[in-house]
Amino acid sequence: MPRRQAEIMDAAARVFAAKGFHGATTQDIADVLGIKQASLYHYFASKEIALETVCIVGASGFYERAKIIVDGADGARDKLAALIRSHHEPLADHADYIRVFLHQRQFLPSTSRRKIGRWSRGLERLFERVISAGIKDGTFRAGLDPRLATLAILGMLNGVPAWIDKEGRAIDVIASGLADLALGGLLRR
Amino acid sequence: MPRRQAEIMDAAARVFAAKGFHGATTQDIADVLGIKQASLYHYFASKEIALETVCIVGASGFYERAKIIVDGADGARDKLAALIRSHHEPLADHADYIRVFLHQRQFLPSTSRRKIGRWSRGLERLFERVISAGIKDGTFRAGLDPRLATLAILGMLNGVPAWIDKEGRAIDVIASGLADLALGGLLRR
DNA sequence: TTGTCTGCCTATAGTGTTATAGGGAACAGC
DNA sequence: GCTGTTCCCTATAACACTATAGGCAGACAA
Repeated sequence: MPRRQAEIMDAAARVFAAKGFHGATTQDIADVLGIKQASLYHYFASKEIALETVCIVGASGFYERAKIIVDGADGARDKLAALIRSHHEPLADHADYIRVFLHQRQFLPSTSRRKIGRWSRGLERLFERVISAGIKDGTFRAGLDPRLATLAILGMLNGVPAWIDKEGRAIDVIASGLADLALGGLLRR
Repeated sequence: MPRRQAEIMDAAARVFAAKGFHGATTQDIADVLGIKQASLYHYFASKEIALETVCIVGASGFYERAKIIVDGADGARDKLAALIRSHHEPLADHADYIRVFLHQRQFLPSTSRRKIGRWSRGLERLFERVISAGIKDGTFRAGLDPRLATLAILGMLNGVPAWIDKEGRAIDVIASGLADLALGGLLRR
């Protein structure tokens, strides 16, 4: 992606994250960049396509990183901890893209929405697989519902972008803390 | 609230939840009810005020129920489990109101947004207080970050409305499962 | 010098959306 | 039979937003 176009997309991501896709106007995006509204259309064909571009950037990488972890040689405990940690990595440099992906992708046209939805479900399956394996080999508690545990953990993780900027904690402190909580829970052992 | 107005608000909540505040039009709401767009303005003065009404309904009750639990005589473990369970109660009868509260309240005018924001922060403090007390009395692990644990648990809980309709699990099964996960984690003891 | 590309501009058509104004019909209570 | 209330209607003003058309200036290459 050409440098200038990346700047345009940064502005779009920022505005979409702050105001939502429908609440954001192309004028808002242009204002961030200091250019005229119509000038944006040299960089994207429509507002909807801008959203698609932002969402794809926001979603990309999660599945690939997770796949490498799951295919590795670690045990279920280390794999799950690594999955949770790696889920935080993209927050460092493009948090807005991820926020847009999480909450605005529902407004994509159905074709691209479905494509991106497949990545999400793929990621869920990776978590679920690790948890199921951990139950089977005795690392995790018997009687757990792997699907429910997956949704619980991903819910916890996907909530992070909403508060990370307000709480004064470094990303890797949060990542480690959440991995520890998911594995060990609150109760004293 | 008069019966008919409650029906209007149900429709508004449904449409706001499905399309977002800015993505929803007053025409969409009227279509759900089978009346004309302009007729809605007998029931609310503006779309923004309709959002405020829906958000207040969606937010109400959480803090009050939590306060009763926290003020009770149980130990930290039972209090936290009860907090998590009680967080699911309103999902049974007005899930759409809660979805709107969770994701659309950011579009409220600042006065009402701040009022509703105070309820949220109040709820967070109740969770945090229980967790801190539990650490102090040895129920929960030493070294936990109570604030981080609160945000993790609330993130997990606030993710539920997004998937509850798609996964075929009863609400109280979910509520118990999540309380168990938060307390015990995944690892075998 | 001519052509091409990038980056931006002005102007505006076309459309969708909110909200207001001013009714009308049915029904209840007196 | 009069009055008020509830529920809904038509019509439209006023405005905001997306996207297109067509152009201009500077950089750079042939």
